[in-house]
Amino acid sequence: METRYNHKEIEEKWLKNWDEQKDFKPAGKGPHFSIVIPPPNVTGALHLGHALNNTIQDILVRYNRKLGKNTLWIPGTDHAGIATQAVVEKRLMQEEKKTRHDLGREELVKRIWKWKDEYETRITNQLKLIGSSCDWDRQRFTLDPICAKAVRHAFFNLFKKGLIYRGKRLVNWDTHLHTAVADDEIYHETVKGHFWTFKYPLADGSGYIPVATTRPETILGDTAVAVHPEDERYKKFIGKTLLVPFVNREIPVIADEILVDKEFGTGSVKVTPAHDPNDYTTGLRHKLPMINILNEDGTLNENAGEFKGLKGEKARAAVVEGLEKLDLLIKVEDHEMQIGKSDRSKTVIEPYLSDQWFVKMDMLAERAMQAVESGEVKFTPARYAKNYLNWLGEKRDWCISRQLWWGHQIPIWHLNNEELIINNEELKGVLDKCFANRSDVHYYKSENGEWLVCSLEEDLREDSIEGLKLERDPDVLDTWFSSALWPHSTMGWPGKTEDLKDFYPTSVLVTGRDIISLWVARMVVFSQENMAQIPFSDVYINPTILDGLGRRMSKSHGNGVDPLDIIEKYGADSLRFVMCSICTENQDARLPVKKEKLEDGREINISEKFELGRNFGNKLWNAARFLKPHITDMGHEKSCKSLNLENPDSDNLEDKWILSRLNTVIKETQKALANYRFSEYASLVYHFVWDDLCSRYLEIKKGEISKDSSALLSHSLYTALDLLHPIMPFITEELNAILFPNSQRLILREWPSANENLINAEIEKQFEDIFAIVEAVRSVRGRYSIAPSQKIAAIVRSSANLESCRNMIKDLSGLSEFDFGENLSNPAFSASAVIPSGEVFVPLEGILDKEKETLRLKKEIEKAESFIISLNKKLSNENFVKNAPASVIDGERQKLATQRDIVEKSLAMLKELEQ
RNA sequence: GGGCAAUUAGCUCAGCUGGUUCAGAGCGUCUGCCUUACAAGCAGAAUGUCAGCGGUUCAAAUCCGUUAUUGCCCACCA
Repeated sequence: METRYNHKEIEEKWLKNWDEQKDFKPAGKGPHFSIVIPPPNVTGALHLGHALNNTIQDILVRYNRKLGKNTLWIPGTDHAGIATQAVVEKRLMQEEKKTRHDLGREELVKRIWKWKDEYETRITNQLKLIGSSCDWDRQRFTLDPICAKAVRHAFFNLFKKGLIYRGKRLVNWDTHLHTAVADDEIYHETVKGHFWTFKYPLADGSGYIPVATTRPETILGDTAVAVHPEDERYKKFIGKTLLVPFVNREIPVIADEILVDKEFGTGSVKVTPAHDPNDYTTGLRHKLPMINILNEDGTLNENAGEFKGLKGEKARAAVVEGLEKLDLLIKVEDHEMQIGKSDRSKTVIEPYLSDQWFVKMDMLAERAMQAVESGEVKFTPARYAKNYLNWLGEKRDWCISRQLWWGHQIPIWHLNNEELIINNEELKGVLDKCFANRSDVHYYKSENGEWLVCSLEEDLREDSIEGLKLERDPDVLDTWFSSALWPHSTMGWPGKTEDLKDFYPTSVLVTGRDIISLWVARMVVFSQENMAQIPFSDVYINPTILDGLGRRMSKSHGNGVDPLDIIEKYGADSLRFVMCSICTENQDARLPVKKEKLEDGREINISEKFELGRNFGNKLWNAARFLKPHITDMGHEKSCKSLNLENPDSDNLEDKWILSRLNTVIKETQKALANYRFSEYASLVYHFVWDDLCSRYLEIKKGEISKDSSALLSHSLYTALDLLHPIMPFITEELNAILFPNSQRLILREWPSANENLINAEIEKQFEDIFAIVEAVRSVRGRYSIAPSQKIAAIVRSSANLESCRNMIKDLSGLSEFDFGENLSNPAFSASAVIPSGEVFVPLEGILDKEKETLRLKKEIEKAESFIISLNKKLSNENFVKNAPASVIDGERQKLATQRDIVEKSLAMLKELEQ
């Protein structure tokens, strides 16, 4: 074995081995444990945030596989509708100076599939190299035929139930991508704008109402001006008629106390129902006409009269200029305001009236809320349940249509009846006749009188109805629609598949907090609707990874770090170990990153943080390297028998101690994992291996390794490899193969169980007390800079019989002589220390620095005395003695006695020194 | 505006059921070591008004209130 652990070949070797042996396939005899991956978007490659998310999932999967459960992890990717189309369109523009319209729908979609193939391959490769033990044969894509079938079924069922409807609504319109986008696909930017106040002339020419606006161009779409009913200034105008400048439309002055705040601006509001959310609801309240003044690309349309064709800032400037010319402008003020921009195209979002598809959420949301309120679905950390409930509580209908080309096309066909071939009223009869025997077709008349036909079949043909043309709705579904079905669509729903029977519902969902509402909530909704059960019982929300500046690591920020960079430099196990350590209850984890140039000229991202994992792996590697010649691989069973673990006959304190430590760690590890306390899990194993096993037990035994101690050492390491395998699968599997070649591979080997009989707090304390002697001597050594190679003598005054620990103390402290006894007198010129079991003296004639020792002792005394004061204060407090539990009081008394002992003995030492 | 967090060593962060096993870890710093597994290591050491203020309690880093600063989510003002 080499002195350093070299990850590259070993990772490759085990990836191949596990794959060949089909270890990632479910094969356990126990109950099922299943996870579906949060499918990464195919917009780009994975970053460290994904590495964290998938490391946690893999830890859970590997742990449960070792517990013997029938374990399945389904991988896959998401088509990420608008995001992917935007990325591909952007590249198309950069590289070929073409828009999607130059290509056409079919060709663009073809290009996006190519992009998808490329990135899906990259993502899959990244996941594999991290060590993700997914069943790769079950890999899904949200747009593949299996998922598409689920989408059509889900849509059809909801349509049939009347839970999906079509209507003209005000939506967020992306004028660049020509599509509706969801509220959560918008970000807000604060910009410096203006606040224009102008005169709204009365139709009879008798005056005007002053009105203020930040968007003067929308005047062209005004259909009313609203004032507060109680506003003395404007009361008299209510019911009068105004004239819209430029277009000379007559509009009413209305009273509306919801829209108007008397105190704000001029106290009067122009109402543009087709281009502002508040005005829209006002328009509905007052049954105002809604005039759309925009084209899909954001330019003003024919309703804008002379301004037709202008867009954005230009349109605004032209309208302002026009107002000025008409002498209607009163004043212009600077005004800071928030504008919505599209996440994907970075262009200004326009509120826009258009026909869209919606899911009615009230009943569905209510049911999904109950699942969490009742505890059926449990969040960890628990606080995130609030996030989920708050959002669902709004019960807003979900706009599921997008005017894109990349996605699941809505399974709806419109009847083209423009030429009124048939009287609209007679259409129902025609449809009934045509689809009478079709349970896979459903239709209804929408609120605007149009007949909509929904089909489960993929290819409802254009000529299905004689004499009438069917046209498929060009819209696609919001990407979250297919994501919402992910847990059951991946398993083959609506089929009644074996997978659904064996693995549904899934065990836990591991995801980030940013998509609790977008995704987690909707999965619960759709699982309840389609499967009549919850999709998972546990939701673990992993922390968000931030860069060194505290910004969220993400593809769109461009600050994402490729996990393969980290793997290249530190190894996959190091990456995983640090990811696991990072997962505390906190919501963020900061990860300072820097660039490094490799020998081959490539520049990669690294972070010192990962040295923790690399160093730990190396430590483990070297411990194994040292033990290798001493280990006789008799197999775990025999090894345990030879140790007689049920009733160890060894009298050695350190042997009992390491067994107690080992079993404590097994127990606590199990507990940490059951509670999703990943950081604690990593820390437990780390400190057991490094501190207990290497720094102490191994150091004690290394002088002479007997048959017994080698069995115990190998047993400890053997078990530690099991405990560590879910976090660091590669190095542990390799070491297991090197040290225990006759043993089963770790990936499938049974998880160790704790033997409570071997856990002994008393032994652990005894060991610590004795180890304090070693530490006291080492401390003296450090204080006087005595090299480890220079042997010294030490004397311990203690009533304890230290005979059995003589060698251990001598070896670990580098002693040439060691005496102990109850009545030993302390040697002259010695450095000394008080320990729980007595006093330690190190004779240092010639080099003892009295001042140094005095100072140290005084400091020690000072510390103990201040402690004594606080203990006395506490113990003399009547209320404390009366109220505190007896065990706490006893503990405090014990502490007081110990501290007094320290002071007493230290004072004696001080006196001795001064002589 | 509503909600959720964070503030602990120079840095990154633990600290769950309140009690000196609780004031910690890793990195960094200082001292001494190539001690026959590991210098990616070993041994020793230094470093803190637990953000401020108030409260509850016999007892507060921990519970409550409040202020400040920071971050995130949701909703948004013509």
